[in-house]
Amino acid sequence: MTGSETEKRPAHLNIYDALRNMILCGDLAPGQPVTIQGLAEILGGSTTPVREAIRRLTSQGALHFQGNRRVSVPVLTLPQIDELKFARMALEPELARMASKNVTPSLISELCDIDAALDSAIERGDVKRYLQSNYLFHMTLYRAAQSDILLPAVDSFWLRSSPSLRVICGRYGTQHLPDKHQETIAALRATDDAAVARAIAQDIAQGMDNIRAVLLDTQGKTAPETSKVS
Amino acid sequence: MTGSETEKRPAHLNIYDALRNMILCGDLAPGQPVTIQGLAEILGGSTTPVREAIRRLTSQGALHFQGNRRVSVPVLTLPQIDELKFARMALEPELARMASKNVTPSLISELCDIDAALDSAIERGDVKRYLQSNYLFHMTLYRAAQSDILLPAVDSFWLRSSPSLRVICGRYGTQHLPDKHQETIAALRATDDAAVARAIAQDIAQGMDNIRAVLLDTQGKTAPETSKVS
DNA sequence: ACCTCGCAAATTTGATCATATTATCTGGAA
DNA sequence: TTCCAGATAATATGATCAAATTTGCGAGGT
Repeated sequence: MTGSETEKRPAHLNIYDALRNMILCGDLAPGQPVTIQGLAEILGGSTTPVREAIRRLTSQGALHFQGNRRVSVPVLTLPQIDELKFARMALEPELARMASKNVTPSLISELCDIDAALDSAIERGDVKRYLQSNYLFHMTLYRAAQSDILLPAVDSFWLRSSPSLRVICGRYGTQHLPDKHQETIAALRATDDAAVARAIAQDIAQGMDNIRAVLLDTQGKTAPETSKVS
Repeated sequence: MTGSETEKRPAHLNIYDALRNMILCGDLAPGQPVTIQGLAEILGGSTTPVREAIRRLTSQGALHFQGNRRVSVPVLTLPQIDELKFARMALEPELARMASKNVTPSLISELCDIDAALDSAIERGDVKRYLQSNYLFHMTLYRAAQSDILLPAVDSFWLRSSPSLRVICGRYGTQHLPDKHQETIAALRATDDAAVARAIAQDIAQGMDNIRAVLLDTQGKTAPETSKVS
């Protein structure tokens, strides 16, 4: 039931998912230009579906439409980081609280598995897998809230933060990446809504403060490498 | 310089703006199907730019992609209204607070003009102009916050609420539509951040509670009329 | 005799592609 | 430095294919 029928869906959806994953995994560096024809070459297919995928991501803030007709991966500024922290702190704990109302044993065990994979990725220094697992942990929890409004908004915030997160992990390694996942799971087991929300809030604060500190540190250094996508 | 050069921009941007305005003005009823070819006919041009505009709006929640490949204007449920209220209450007052830091006399006079137009629209029972002015009032204020993160998120919430708002105004008229715009302007004049945020919060609460009450009232009645777009 | 249900043809609509057009960027020469 | 030409990539269109809905017809039941 959870399989990935990749062949019976419109191409623009598959391309959207692929591009999305690339962004979430940090495969695209901040500032890197994204070309329609380049992606069409890589992912196979014509320009029209790629166009649609890029428009969607652009509307979500995952890509930036420069005044001319170029598209690139956005580079976060310090005020934007602060806004992201505020917005995430405002919405995600509530989403977690709503989710904890619908918690099931299978959800908890799923979260445990994801967190185990996350810790393993940290041990191995596998940044990509770490980012994937971290995203998956939060989204698996939030999905249980069955929210059609808050979840897309929060998703947009994650898409915006991911490229910068990747840069930071790549620069400083995965050693100093504490999280509040165990606290979250414990609170879920105790069916303590408020505690779940608190744990998530702390997790967010920790992560965003981390980004902020590193951005402050690296500000004014050399421009980020704009490795070609092709 | 501030004119509307409608001819020197890509077509998909113009179509996006047009569709967006139709949604914000309530020209599209909740549940109404939106066809690519139909829009291409109406707005002139080919299907590809329309496609892109629809993808963008879909990602913002302004349109709903049904499992098949049809797109329609979303119908809000009660839990979704509650989520929208929560999300707006969480973000918009902060946006207003940030904006009030950058307030200028010309901004205040602009807001006064908009509010005058709004009151005039209420008097005349001009629902469309009322919706436009109300949106413009909030967005003109929020834009002063110079926020790239919060503003798009909030914009998405407005796009989601507008179709339902229109239905309610159309059903119950524009008489009983109180707002806190005067209080907001007064607080801006006094450069009282907290008061601005409070006024906006009250404005939102009032509006969303209104929608909620009407939705509760009309629930279970006949399905909303799906008037043709052409 | 009339109504309802279901299946199949027909029409509408969406998806993808190849291509022509246009705008932007790049390099070099005046 | 400024300007012009070539290159590169985005935009937009129409055609073609595929999928879904709607329409219409006939059989079976009331």
